[in-house]
Amino acid sequence: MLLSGLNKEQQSAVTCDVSSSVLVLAGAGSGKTRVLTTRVAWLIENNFATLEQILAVTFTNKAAKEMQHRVSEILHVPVSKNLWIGTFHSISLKILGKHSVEANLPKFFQVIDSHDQQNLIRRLLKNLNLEEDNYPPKELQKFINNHKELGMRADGLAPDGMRQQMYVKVYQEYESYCNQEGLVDFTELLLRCYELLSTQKDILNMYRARFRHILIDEFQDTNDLQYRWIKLLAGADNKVFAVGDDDQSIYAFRGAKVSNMQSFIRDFNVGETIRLEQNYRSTPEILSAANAIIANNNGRIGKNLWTNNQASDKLHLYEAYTEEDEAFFVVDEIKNLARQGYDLSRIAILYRSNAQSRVFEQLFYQQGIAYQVYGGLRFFDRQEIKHALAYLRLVVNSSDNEAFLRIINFPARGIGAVSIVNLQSIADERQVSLFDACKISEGKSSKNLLKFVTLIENIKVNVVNLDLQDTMAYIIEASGLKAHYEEDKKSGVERLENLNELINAIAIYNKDGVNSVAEFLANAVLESSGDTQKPTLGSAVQLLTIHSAKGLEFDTVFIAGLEDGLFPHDNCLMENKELEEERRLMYVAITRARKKLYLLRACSRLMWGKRQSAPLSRFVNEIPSELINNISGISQIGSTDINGIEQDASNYNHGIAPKNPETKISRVSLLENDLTIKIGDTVKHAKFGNGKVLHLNIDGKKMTGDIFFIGLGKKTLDLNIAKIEKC
DNA sequence: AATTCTATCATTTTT
DNA sequence: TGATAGAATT
Repeated sequence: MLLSGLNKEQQSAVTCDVSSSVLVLAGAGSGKTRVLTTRVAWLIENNFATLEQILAVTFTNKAAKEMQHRVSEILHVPVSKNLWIGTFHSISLKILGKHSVEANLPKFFQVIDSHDQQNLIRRLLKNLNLEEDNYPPKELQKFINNHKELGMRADGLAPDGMRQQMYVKVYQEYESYCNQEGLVDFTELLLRCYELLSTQKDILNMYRARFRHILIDEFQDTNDLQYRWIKLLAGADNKVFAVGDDDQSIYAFRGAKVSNMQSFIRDFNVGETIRLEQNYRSTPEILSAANAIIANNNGRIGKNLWTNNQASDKLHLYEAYTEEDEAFFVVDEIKNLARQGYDLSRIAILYRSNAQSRVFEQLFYQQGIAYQVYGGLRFFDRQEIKHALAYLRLVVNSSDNEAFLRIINFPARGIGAVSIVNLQSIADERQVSLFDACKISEGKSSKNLLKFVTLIENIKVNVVNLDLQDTMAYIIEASGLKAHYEEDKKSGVERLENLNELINAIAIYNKDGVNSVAEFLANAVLESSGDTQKPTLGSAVQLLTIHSAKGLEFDTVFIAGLEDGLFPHDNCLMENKELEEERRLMYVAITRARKKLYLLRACSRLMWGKRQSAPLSRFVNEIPSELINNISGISQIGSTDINGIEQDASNYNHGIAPKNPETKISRVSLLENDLTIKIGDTVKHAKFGNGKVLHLNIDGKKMTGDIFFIGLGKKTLDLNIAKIEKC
């Protein structure tokens, strides 16, 4: 029953011998998640394990939720309470929360994200009188995280030379500050958990006795520490069911090691590796393109992904003049699809870097296309959210100095830098928190400080009987945050919306039966913005990086910015290892598509305020040309010389229908000399040469056009005066 | 203390 | 180019 609908390989993976560890090599779109969830259900139904005896580790919170949902569905019972499903980080957090004393953590330890981590390092550098130019915070962050990933604490390091010494010094300071303030960064969650389990045998044995079956998703993306963590937890007796695809390893930059798959086979005595090679997702054309690209990588474990799906369209390549043009094209296609009643949420635009989303966002907004962006500025990174949470933190734990500093003078209450320095010295002297120092401070602002103390204490009293979301709502009001943002004309409305959204997020969170403030705060940091993004009404086009698209699928996919230098990224062109990772990223991008795949490239792109041109991505050239339909007609595949673009670029009809008549972008503009031009047309100017029409504006009698000329960039011309002709 | 100005950074990807 | 943090100004 459980196994119906599964193919032979999937079935043998699900029903694999429970007395040994298993490695499943699962190609893209081969039903990996289904195998994982069915395996869990199968273990339960056949009494090989109870829900409590299973630990499932996923790569993202999103994947964890999806898996929880699907297991509940198969088993017809909600499994959230008993079955542990989560990321390495969230499971480590859960364990640390249960054993904070043994882990030498304060009861209210605070998880910090990499942003906070970097800011903290900056502050420490300042205290140590080190120039950021000589000691880049990013480098130090890497240094600290890398060492933590190798299990190395600052004290155990033997620095070599002056520079190394300073690095270690910063690491030391960082550690002692974190310990003092109860701060835990992402890597620390794992390392601290690992240390807890390896030093406290009774705790380790308890978990070993519990988790008889450990399932790991996206195994190719595990790093050293995670691998050791699994090994420790599994011990000699428990069995690990690992699923991965070496071709989809895209996190080596973060320390992920594909070689963990080989190590796993050796260390866990894996007898037979099961391969899932039938792809159920994509058309043969899409799959062939993906296979052709990934074949250029060396050292692959190797597999032969195939499909029975029906032959369909070729891949479409559109070579745009600029990034705006690129977005125009996408809008046009989406409008066509929308007219046919296509569900917009099945469309995704994938890009290499977050910054690329902006052009799309702007145009989508302008054209009234619903869209949703994942990633980018994270919800919990916004200042208003951080402020609100800082109040919450201080109310829960008055010795949270980080939170104190964030809100002591926000909204402004007359407490300046001088008062804070005073407070700090009092706190140091008497060994008390900054908050307690307020009560004993003397001086000009002591009145204001006491007022602040009263404010917090009052909040404390008034929220005792409130649940988490009412507490938050009350805090936003009582702290004066709400009033402050109501006054703010510039961005107040949006910030208030976000604060409301925060209350909603808490409500959703509370529904799952979790209601400890500390737990919420910690998880808030771990949740990427994906789930906490403002919900969009109805269906919306999905905009996301390729990294965050891993594990997802869409009917129609646009891959934007296929230019050498952007994708593959400049920083990855030097080393073959890195180029191969970029290629895997391209492989992941392509294999997200079910039916339609568009490859997009801009001949020139605005970067750092400057217009720069780049050749077509080498990855596109790795796709056999018979699989590609070049609808731009700008250049043949392989031609990377944008100066050679002289032919008609508009054999693809690229008109844009305006949403409102008053929209300045119009589809067609009629000139007095009987010439009709529209957006997307290539025109010839006597002086500037060939160019492409990007915008048409009509303001009264005045007609202007933004035209992009090769080598010159965008120019706005008065169409009644400028001498242009259609090519 | 609030507003405006200016300088600097950012664009590789995420838990 | 555009966001933002810190400086400078009122």
